Amino acid sequence: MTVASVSSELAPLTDRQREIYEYIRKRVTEDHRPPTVREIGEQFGISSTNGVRSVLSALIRKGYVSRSPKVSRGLEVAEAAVPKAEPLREGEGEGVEIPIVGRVAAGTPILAVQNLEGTVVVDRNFLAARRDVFALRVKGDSMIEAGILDGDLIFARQQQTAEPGQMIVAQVEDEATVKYFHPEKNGVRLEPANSAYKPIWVPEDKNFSIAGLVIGVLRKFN
Amino acid sequence: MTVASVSSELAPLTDRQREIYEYIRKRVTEDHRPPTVREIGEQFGISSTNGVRSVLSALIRKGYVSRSPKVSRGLEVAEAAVPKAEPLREGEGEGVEIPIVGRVAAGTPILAVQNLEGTVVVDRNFLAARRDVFALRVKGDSMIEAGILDGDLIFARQQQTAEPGQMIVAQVEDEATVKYFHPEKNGVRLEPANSAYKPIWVPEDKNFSIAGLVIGVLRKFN
DNA sequence: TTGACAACTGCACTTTAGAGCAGTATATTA
DNA sequence: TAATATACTGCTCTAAAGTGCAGTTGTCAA
Repeated sequence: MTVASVSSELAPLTDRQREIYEYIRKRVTEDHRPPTVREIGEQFGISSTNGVRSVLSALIRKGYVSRSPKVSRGLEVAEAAVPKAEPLREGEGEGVEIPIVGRVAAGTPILAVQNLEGTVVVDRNFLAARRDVFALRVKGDSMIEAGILDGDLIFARQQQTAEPGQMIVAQVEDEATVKYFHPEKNGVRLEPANSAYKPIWVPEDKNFSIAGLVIGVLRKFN
Repeated sequence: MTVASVSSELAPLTDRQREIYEYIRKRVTEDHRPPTVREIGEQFGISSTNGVRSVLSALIRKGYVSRSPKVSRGLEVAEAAVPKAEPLREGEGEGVEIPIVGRVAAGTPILAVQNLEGTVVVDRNFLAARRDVFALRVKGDSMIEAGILDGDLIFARQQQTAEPGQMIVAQVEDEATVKYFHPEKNGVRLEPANSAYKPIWVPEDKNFSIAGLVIGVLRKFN
């Protein structure tokens, strides 16, 4: 029995097994598609599929990968082996996954599944509301004086009403825009935060609704 | 002209295209292996591979997926919007925990444990750099024209050098500030993004160092 | 020196899966 | 009304990829 060995239920790998295992992992995580036996062989200069298969059966026996028989690209990286896979301590902190809303069409509920473009994780403490929050990417510079730039991701909490002066995501006809909300007698005034732009006047008879209240901004520099 | 509207370059999908697209996404994210044409057909009761193929070619044409010809399971969901994310639920998204740096004293490594004020979780895909990233709360309005406001949280990647013009976290004596970096003959010019402020001149003999390169901003509205 | 194991070569065979061609029904648009 | 797009059936063909069997080489340990 080995003393002071690394804590892990999985049997140790040979060098060859290790590099092939790492390659499979890489392909799965980067390409979202496991390699075929022949692709592995090609990668490592193994001309016979059985050369690869002997290594694979060792990896299966040791529990690092599993395989669906007769299925193309049937390799799977075993869950037990996954933890140590992603090298960096990507702490699974207390994050909340927030959907990024894409195209918004008139009448479509903004959170309808078909509108989702992806999700972004943010700190659950950062956004007090944990539910009914969505994100969307800003286009244009109409809110530049409020520190919201082209390409920023804004967070909004879904709600149908807002106080005068609040920054909202508004749906006008089939378009969503971010503006300050100013209700008036016969319609709504949507005020930009850019002195180069004029307010947008939305008369009562137009298709207008509030999608949510802006509660945060996230920006990435390139 | 659309101002501050939602970005969306992708053409809308039909119901059939949408559900098949969602299925492909699901298979890729959950099984780490894209479905075959026949598997899709089986799932949706389409007996002919060409029934599936007609939908797939529409998805490809509209840019939702791409395909490697003659490759088994050659489908790819466009844009790596598909990490290997688990279902949409709170608490454990694919987040990276980033330390929030508090007071910074001269000479103290900025990431020393005693400087930590807390952590914030952000999406791993949002900040490409997964390592050596820290967060800092901005005080003052000297970067307002770059869309960075008082109270914002900025993200920075630790590094000791920077290119002229880049936005950095600089340590001057015992203070950390966010500014544009401009190296000059006998020192460094730190340029604010606010015409009401003058650049800061740091002569060579002063205690100056670069703490990191600013890579993102996060703001919460109250 | 034998035997187990790892890591192969080489070839044949079978199944899986992509691609091609012809044709149909329906709805929308010009 | 014709043209076009969508969403298929049904079949064939071919290429990709998994499986099976036989044998080789080198290392290490009993």
